[in-house]
Amino acid sequence: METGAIPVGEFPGGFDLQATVESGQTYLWERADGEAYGGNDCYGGEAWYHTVIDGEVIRVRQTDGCLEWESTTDAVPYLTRLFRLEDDLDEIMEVTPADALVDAAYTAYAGMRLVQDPFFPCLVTFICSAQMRVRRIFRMQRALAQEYGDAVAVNGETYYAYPTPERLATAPEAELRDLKIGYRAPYVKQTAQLVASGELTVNDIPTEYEAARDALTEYVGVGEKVADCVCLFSLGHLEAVPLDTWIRRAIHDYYPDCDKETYSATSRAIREQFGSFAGYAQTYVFHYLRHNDSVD
DNA sequence: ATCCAGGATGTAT
DNA sequence: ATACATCATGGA
Repeated sequence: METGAIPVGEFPGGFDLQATVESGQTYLWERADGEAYGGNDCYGGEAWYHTVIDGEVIRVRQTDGCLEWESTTDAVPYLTRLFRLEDDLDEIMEVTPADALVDAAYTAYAGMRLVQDPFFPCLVTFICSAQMRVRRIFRMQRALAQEYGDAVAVNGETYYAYPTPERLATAPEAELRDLKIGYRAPYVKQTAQLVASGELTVNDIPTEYEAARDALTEYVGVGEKVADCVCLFSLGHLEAVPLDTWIRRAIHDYYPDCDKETYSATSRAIREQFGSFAGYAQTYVFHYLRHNDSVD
C-alpha cells in the first residue's frame, strides 16, 4: 500500500471529509467502523473510509488539516477529482447569495465539498434512492457491491468494487429483489442493460446541463430529480438543484417565489436566484435540514 | 396501525 | 401536459 497526506487545510475553504461522504450525495464510501451513516451524530471525526475505483482500493481519514490516505495506487489524482479538492469554496460561497438558511448551512458544515462520483455507480445509487431513507440507500449499495462487485483483497481485508453494468444487466430480477431493492429492481436491471449494450452510455449524454438532464431520463427509473442528482454528483453540473422532498419543503417555506407548478420551472427559478453554483447551496441545505431533523 | 422516505412509471383524462 | 394509483421495505 502506498500512503500519503494531502494538506487540505491549505485549500480555499478547507475540507470536511465526514460531511462530504456522509451527507447523502455519495453512497460509494464505506466507513470502516460500521454503520453510522445519515445519523445525527456519528462520532466519526477521524474515522477511516474506503472505496474501490478502477480496481484500486483507496482508504482515507482526516486528521488535523490533513487528508491521510493509503491505497493500492497513487490516490492523489483520484481524491482530487472525487472530492473536488480544486473547487474554491471561498469563491463559491462569495458568489452564491447567502440568506439566513444557506449561511447557517455553510457555517455548520464548512469544508464540505461536492463529490464527483463515477457515472454508472452514481446513476444506479440514485435510481435506488427513490422513496428511500439515506441510511437504507447506503445499505442497498453495500449489499449490491458484496453480491455483484469484484472482490479486491488487500492486507487480509476484502473490499468490493461497485458492480459493473454487465454484471447488473445479467442479474436475475428476483435476486436483486432479494437484496431489498424492492420495486427498483427492474429499473436497475434495465438501466444496466442500456449501458452494457452500448445503447445509451455516458458518451451519449450531452454536455449542456438541461440537455443532459433530459437525456438522462431515458434511463429506466430516472426522472427529473434523479437526473439532477447525476448531473450534480457525477457530471459536474454545479448549477443542478435536485428537487427532493426536503428541498421542495425548503423552497415552499423560504423561497415561495420560486415555488412553481412544474419541476423544470421551479428548477429554473431557484437557479436564477442562486446562480451557477446553486447545487452547492442545495447540498449544504439538504444536509443541514436533514441532519438537524435527525430522522435517520 | 398508519404514514412516510433524496420518486418514477403506467394509465386515464 | 396533468392527475392518480401503484410500486417494496423498514422505521417511527
